[in-house]
Amino acid sequence: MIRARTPSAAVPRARKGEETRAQILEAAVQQASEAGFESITIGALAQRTGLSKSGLFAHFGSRSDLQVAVLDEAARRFAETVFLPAMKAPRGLPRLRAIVGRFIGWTESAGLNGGCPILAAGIEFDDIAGPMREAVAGYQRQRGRELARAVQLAVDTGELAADTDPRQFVFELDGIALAYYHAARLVGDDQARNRALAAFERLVASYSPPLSPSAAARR
Amino acid sequence: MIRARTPSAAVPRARKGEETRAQILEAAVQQASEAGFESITIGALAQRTGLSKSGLFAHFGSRSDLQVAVLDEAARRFAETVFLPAMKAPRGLPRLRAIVGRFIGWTESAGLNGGCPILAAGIEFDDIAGPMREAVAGYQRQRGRELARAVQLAVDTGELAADTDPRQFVFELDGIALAYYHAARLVGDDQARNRALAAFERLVASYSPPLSPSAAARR
DNA sequence: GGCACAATAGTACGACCGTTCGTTTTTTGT
DNA sequence: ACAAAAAACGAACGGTCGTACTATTGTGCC
Repeated sequence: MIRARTPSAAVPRARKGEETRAQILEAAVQQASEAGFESITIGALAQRTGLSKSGLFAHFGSRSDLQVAVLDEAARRFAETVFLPAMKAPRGLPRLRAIVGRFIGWTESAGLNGGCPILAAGIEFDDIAGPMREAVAGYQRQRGRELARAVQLAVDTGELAADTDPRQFVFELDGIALAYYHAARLVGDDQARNRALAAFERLVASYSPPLSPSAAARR
Repeated sequence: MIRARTPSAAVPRARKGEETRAQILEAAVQQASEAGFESITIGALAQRTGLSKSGLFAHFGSRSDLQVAVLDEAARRFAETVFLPAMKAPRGLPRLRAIVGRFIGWTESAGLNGGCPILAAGIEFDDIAGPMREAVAGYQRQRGRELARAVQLAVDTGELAADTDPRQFVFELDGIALAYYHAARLVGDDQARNRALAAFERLVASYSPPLSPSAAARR
């Protein structure tokens, strides 16, 4: 749909509705981070944002549409917090390190008070067919592909062994990130970040190419 | 409290109530496995078991007591399915391997149709103070200690390097298990078990003691 | 300033939530 | 067989859920 834009509109600021919609999403993402998507309720969210139930409801056609919107927003923040900045690092191991460094504890960097909403959604909906399950599975697969590409680049630069299976590497990397969340958020291990970084270094070492003179020199 | 037992009671079968209580828990654990603890609702559970709401309710003083009871039951099944059988394996690497082999996909072995309830509880309640949070954290810490002990035994037998940090090892092992669940249940990777077992072998290899003649011969 | 429309509020509905209470049925011990 | 105790039921309560509807307020454009 093409909309003629009046040149007089100096700042095409989002029609008010989009602003409050963003505020709603902010509160909802926070809620999902703290207590899961099932805890996202119209009434509670209306109270949290100071809107009326019906006023809030009108922004999303249904609760499940709202949930999906929250997941989309969480995924957007993840990309914005973890992947986008890491792309500035040179390809190969430095970029991989940048990704991992931001991946570990990204929710705090993104201003979330609770856990990772995408992970929460995955566990909440892994047995419940529907749009949420498909959306979160899609995001996870996409993230897997992006990570695998970053790993492949590190193979290309020779920083990882030539026979590295990127998908296996990503599997083990995922494990480190998950173990971090598990240890940090649930068990309350304050060493979690150190353990995660140590695990990553061990992972990289175990995938390092056989020692060559130049590689040995680089140590 | 001492209760005089009449010798005529040949089979001191559980007072009827405990039987139905067990049936309720069976259904409830299943529900938690499939859709999380928040989805455990008195009405739905009553329908599932054929009881009346109030009849079911009477077995547990409150919904949150019911949730804790479900978590206890899940933890009991975990120990029964994973740890107890593995204790028959000789201490050291074989036992560790037995634990891991049963850990990966233990929910299916335990007859659960969905994911791991303990993991679900961890993510659902990691930000919600209360008895559930404390209970699940307690179980997780206990499991961590038991795993660490099994790792230490493998160090003692010389199958793992002497300078192995059992807690770091457990951290990485947890990651593998979590990555397995994530990949298998959400992303739908049918290679998940293979990847997990491969990751474990890589983990063991990376913690192997420096080659000695006897160790080399054992290969 | 006033028109058109987007945005929000208000109200009501039926469904289900956890929980209580009094009654009825079933089990248990003798 | 019978009385006591345990277990299950049925109805009702106050709340909150998501979601329709209509009314009111606010915003943006000429």
